[in-house]
Amino acid sequence: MQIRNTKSKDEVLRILSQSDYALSHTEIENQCAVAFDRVTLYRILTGFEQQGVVHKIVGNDGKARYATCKNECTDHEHHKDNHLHFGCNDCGKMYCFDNKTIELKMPKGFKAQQFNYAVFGTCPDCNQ
Amino acid sequence: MQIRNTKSKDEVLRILSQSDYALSHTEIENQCAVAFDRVTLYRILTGFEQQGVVHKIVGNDGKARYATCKNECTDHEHHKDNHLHFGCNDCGKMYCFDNKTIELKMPKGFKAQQFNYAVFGTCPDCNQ
DNA sequence: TTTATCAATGCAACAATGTTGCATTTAAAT
DNA sequence: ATTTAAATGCAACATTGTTGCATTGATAAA
Ligand SMILES: [Mn+2]
Ligand SMILES: [Mn+2]
Ligand SMILES: [Zn+2]
Ligand SMILES: [Zn+2]
Repeated sequence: MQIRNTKSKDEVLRILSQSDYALSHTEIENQCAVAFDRVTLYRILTGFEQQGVVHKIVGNDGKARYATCKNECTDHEHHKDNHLHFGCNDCGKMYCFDNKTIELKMPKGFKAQQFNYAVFGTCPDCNQ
Repeated sequence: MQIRNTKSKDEVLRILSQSDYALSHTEIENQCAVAFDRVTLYRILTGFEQQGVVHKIVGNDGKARYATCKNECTDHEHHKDNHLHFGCNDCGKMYCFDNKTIELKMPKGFKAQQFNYAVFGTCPDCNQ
């Protein structure tokens, strides 16, 4: 036994799966039908992240946002989520560009483990 | 009259200029010879950022770090600081790779204004 | 089904980061 | 020297995230 299914985790995963952009803790809480503690959400998301179910993107505001991982993961290698993100300065939405992968060779001696590629500006909806 | 020179600002700029990596608020405070309020530092750094004197990088920890801008800026166009950064998970240092510029065409409708390109892992010093 | 185990949760308490309002200080133009 | 408003100090606050510990509950085993 390692990981257990719970209503809270189901609900969080449901919300993230149905969203077409990355969600912050607050945004997830607001969309939750089931009610549970704030700390629980932190632990759920951290857990999901470690399992490779979701990935985290940090915006210019320093706030974490989470999105489900679309790319395939093997048991031996979780995908790296080294793709581009776009945060709208107007509406606050953080988009995942899953197909816009960024492959960079690190300078000698630097070993890459996580990626946080984000651009900020205005999204199409806010560009009228 | 727009911007005034002060000891605080001189000190912050001195510290940032002499550092070979980006510094967080706390790191700057610790290196400060002159003493001034925490809020003042926030305002100084925000001001520098708007003037294009420094740029901000946000790490996986959600904390802002600042580094002087090495590339040239014109009055009409501040440089974009669209270069790669590397944050060490061990020692916490955030490096600027000023020559590793990332030029990406945004998807239609998205207008880019700020950039936050960061990779995390272990730096050469911590790779023993 | 019942029992045992420990992952998951709730709650309180806390730390860190960042923001705002307002009175005071002070750089620098006049 | 006088004037102006940029810069600062201080208090108060909001938000985000973390930790410890008792309790609950999912699930494997009896
Ligand atoms: Mn993504
Ligand atoms: Mn940089
Ligand atoms: Zn938008
Ligand atoms: Zn290091």
